[in-house]
Amino acid sequence: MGRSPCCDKVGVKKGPWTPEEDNKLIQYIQMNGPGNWRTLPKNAGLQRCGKSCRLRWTNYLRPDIKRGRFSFEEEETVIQLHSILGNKWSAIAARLPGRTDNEIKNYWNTHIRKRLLRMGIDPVTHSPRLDLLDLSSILSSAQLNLSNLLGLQALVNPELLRLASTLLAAHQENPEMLLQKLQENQLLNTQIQNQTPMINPNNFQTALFDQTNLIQEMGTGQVLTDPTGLSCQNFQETFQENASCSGLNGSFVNLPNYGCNMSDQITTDPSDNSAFQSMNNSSKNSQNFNFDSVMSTPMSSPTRLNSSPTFINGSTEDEKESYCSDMLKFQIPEGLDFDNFMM
DNA sequence: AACTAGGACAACCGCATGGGC
DNA sequence: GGCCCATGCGGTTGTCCTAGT
Repeated sequence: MGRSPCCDKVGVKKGPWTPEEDNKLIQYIQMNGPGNWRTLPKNAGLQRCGKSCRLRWTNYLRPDIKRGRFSFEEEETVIQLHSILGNKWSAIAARLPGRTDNEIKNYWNTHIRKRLLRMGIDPVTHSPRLDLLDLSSILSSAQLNLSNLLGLQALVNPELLRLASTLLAAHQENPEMLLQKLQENQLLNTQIQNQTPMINPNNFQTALFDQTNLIQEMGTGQVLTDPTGLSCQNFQETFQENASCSGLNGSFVNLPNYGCNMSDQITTDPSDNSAFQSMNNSSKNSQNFNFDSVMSTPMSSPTRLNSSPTFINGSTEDEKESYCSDMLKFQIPEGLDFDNFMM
């Protein structure tokens, strides 16, 4: 016996809801509650199927829904949760008060996903992806010089930028070898996938909270309570659930890093250029063109610029882009010898 | 001003799941 | 245990809007 349709297709209206229909639905639910969704349309005098009514109510008309643009904090939370939960939009929505799974899903597909791709990050695995960058066009550009490369850093993952600088240095020394190395790109991607940071789940809640909390502090200047809404108990459940879904036995889980460690991004002392030294040393080491060493060295430590932008709900896309770009900017000490850096 | 392409988002569709009988 | 039903969920589609030409 086949599955019965959720509603009688004949005489059922589809498409966008009119204000009159919205009012009918709101008034009915306010007076009677949703009750049985299947019988609701008839009782409320709507030419809609119950499923459509439920969707309209839960995704749009519900009074506790927060409309408008996602705040920076919400966006970061979505990214973090997505890295843990994957496309479980309802689970993500449960930790973002006022946001629906549909809204989060749409926002992910239209905004966050594209931004991650621009930054050279695989939106599915949350890992750096070389093949998402058009390195060939970068390297063949007319102005193949350091200033151009630095101009790119706002768009790409720092780790990939470092690799690109390595490629550039090699290109200047031996163009043929570069081509050969580029052909190893595919192999390299596999290595990247396998070398994303691993943390023990016992510390994962702390790590997650620390990262998000740091963002909160940077954005608002105040320390907040757990912004993810994940209680320890909830987190344990979430982790167990995710581990079982993904076939993990609960020993380790990948934590997205986006090429930098949040705790390394904040430098209150402008004279502290240790992070840059790390990058500098790494670049020096990469002179040997050892791809393994390039990819296995700890993520370079981009230093947060001193400005502390304040984000509020409804911050513009440009502001978010700008902030994300700032997060990836290296603090370049005065008096830096670029020639020495590139060697 | 007209047309087109792409973005954003609301809504739909089909499958999965859980509970009641 | 099996069937049916209501609901939840995630992927996809449709429509509107806007920027660009």
